[in-house]
Amino acid sequence: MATMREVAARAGVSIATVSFVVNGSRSVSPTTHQRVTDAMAELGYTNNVVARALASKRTRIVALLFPALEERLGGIALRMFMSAATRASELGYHLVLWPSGETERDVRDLVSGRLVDGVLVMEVQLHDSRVEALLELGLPFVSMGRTSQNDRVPFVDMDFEEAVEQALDHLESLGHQSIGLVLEDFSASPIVGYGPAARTEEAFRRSVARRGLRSASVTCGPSSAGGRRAAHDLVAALPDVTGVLIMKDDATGGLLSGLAGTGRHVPDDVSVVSLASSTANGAATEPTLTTLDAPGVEMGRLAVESLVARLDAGVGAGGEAAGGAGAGAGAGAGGEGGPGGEGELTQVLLPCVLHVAGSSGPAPGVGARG
Amino acid sequence: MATMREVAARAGVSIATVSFVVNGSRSVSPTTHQRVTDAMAELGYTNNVVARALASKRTRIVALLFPALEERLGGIALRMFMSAATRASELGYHLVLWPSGETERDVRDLVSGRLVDGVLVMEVQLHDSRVEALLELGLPFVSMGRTSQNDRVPFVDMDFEEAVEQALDHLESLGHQSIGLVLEDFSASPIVGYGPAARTEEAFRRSVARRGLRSASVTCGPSSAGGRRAAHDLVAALPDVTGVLIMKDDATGGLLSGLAGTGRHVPDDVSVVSLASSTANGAATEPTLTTLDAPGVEMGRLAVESLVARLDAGVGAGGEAAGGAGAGAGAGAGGEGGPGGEGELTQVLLPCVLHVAGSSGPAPGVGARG
DNA sequence: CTGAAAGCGCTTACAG
DNA sequence: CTGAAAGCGCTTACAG
Repeated sequence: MATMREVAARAGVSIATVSFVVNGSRSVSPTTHQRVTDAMAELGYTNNVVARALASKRTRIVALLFPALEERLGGIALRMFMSAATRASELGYHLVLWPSGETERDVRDLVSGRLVDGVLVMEVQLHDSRVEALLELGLPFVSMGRTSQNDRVPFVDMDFEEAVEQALDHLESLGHQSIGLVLEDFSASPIVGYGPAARTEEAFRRSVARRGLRSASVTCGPSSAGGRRAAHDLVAALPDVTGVLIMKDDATGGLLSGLAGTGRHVPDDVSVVSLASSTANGAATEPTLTTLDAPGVEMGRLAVESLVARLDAGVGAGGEAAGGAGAGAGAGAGGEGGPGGEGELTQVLLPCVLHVAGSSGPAPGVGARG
Repeated sequence: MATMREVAARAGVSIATVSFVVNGSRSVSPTTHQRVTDAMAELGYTNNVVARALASKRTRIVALLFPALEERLGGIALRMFMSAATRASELGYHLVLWPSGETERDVRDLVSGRLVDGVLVMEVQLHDSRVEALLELGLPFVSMGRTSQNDRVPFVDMDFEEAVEQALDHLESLGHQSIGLVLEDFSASPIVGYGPAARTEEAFRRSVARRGLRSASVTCGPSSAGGRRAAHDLVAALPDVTGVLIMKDDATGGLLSGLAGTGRHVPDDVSVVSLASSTANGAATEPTLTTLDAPGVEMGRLAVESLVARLDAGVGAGGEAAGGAGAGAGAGAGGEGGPGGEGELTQVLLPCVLHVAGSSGPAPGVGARG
């Protein structure tokens, strides 16, 4: 555990010079640079990040605020965790997992210990007091998901509107004219407006109207029982239904068997598309589900890149730990943050990827059918 | 952002005294204590954790080492992440997510930045170079999962042996005499010996022999297709099978329909128990699955408690952030670590919880059947 | 291009 | 019970 002082002594330079070499923060003559590099190698020197943090007032730690009491979190949240941590690491940062309630109080703790330079917020609601608190505190942050009032909020979110278009394009191209939507039931939940469900429903409503499709939408309780019930509700509301969009992973199996229970076979009689899901989840049912895969990995990655770009903005030529903050996916703007300014407001909507599997096919009477 | 110096000035004491009050590290007279407390409140003082870390040489940060490239991670891993972070927070620590490969190299980075006091390792294999490296480095750690040679390794793991007993007890009590085991197929994987599968298979082999049950075991590929195939393989190997233990969440749906494909109805003809799963996962299929729920939340919590107990051992009377490190579940020893020593070796096996649902019932010909 | 020095905000022997 | 002071290992104006 050699210190900078020891390296400096061995190289015959000041510790300031060692610091410059380590961080690339000042240019150093080639020979001096070499001597320092050699000394570091010989002593096995590594930077003490805590000391650096105290002196530089930047910890290079970002927090990922997650709802500690949330039971509904699934595979997509896990992917976000992992990809955010991985990307942070690549960019020379560390990701600390920060459990939080919905309260503003939890957010204040973030800033008080001065442990983190910036924050990622998960599971953001249409009205989210954490986002308000963050805005007020002035702590750099990026929202994963978005509030309804978001003109001043940097966010990365799934493009639910586009996902609905993709799903409807797919079904319409197969000849389907009567399409149902199945969304999670939040009526008994403390959550007032759940963004994903609200945006999906709104987008669906508009799109079927524009397309001139027959439609209905129902809500759905948890697990296979909820899905089975939803199947019956949907068939009751829209007896000639031939296409279903569902956004509730744990209910898809029940939806399939519920449809079977009404004498409708998937995909021969009814096609099903699972929204904001994953190919892996879709492969667990029989038939396998056509899915619109949620960009969980990309969201975690881009959220970190956007946050780090902002944190690094205005700071002199970054050192070894750089690694290229270039993004490159989705719609929206990718804000790199000019060298001078605070960086533009980054707002990114990421598309889902359509994965066609066994649960969707031509509408009855269309295409190669008996 | 008041500093300790400012608090000291306002209270008319030295900064050492403020430090003692903040950390409870020395007794302070009631009046002085009050003056300091008042000053802190008036100034809104909060401890700068970075400065404390540098001076005390303890960061109160622990790393959770997770396999960055692992695709198989699921809900149980997510629960571990969340519960570990939450418990760490309660104990005055922070949890940083540390992506790693399987290499020893990744482990060395842990120690070099001096950011973390201790480490949690996930997805530990029977032979795990990360564990070896950690042992060698002398960095305090707790393994989640366990290697085959583990006499010197502190770990928290699921009790696979006991889970098999619970499952077989359940099926045997229902009259089942011919029982199959379905495990993930690792033959095409770089993983040499996967602990959970290896331990489960071994436990199953012994237990059916001891119980005098007919048995067979087959491996299973991913998703519903794998499960369906496994059903056929199992029926071929053990035609009179009436009970199945499966430890592969994404294949359970396929197993159920594969059994149906051989003319066997669940639970009337065959009972199925899903090992190391969750009630939520079990509720996604139809019929709902009897599960042995993996103690993911408890594992995360206990691993942190065990690690923190070790880190705090030998350190003077902890401050406000204590909170009680008492555990209290599972077999094995719970090492609190005496005030003097390094703490005993904590090795804990946590039981699964049996959740009986629709997929298991009396064996054909037993109990109330037509 | 390089160095001397102050300072980041704490903790902790060491005295008293 | 309390204080003065050294020191944790860096970064960063400020000079030269």
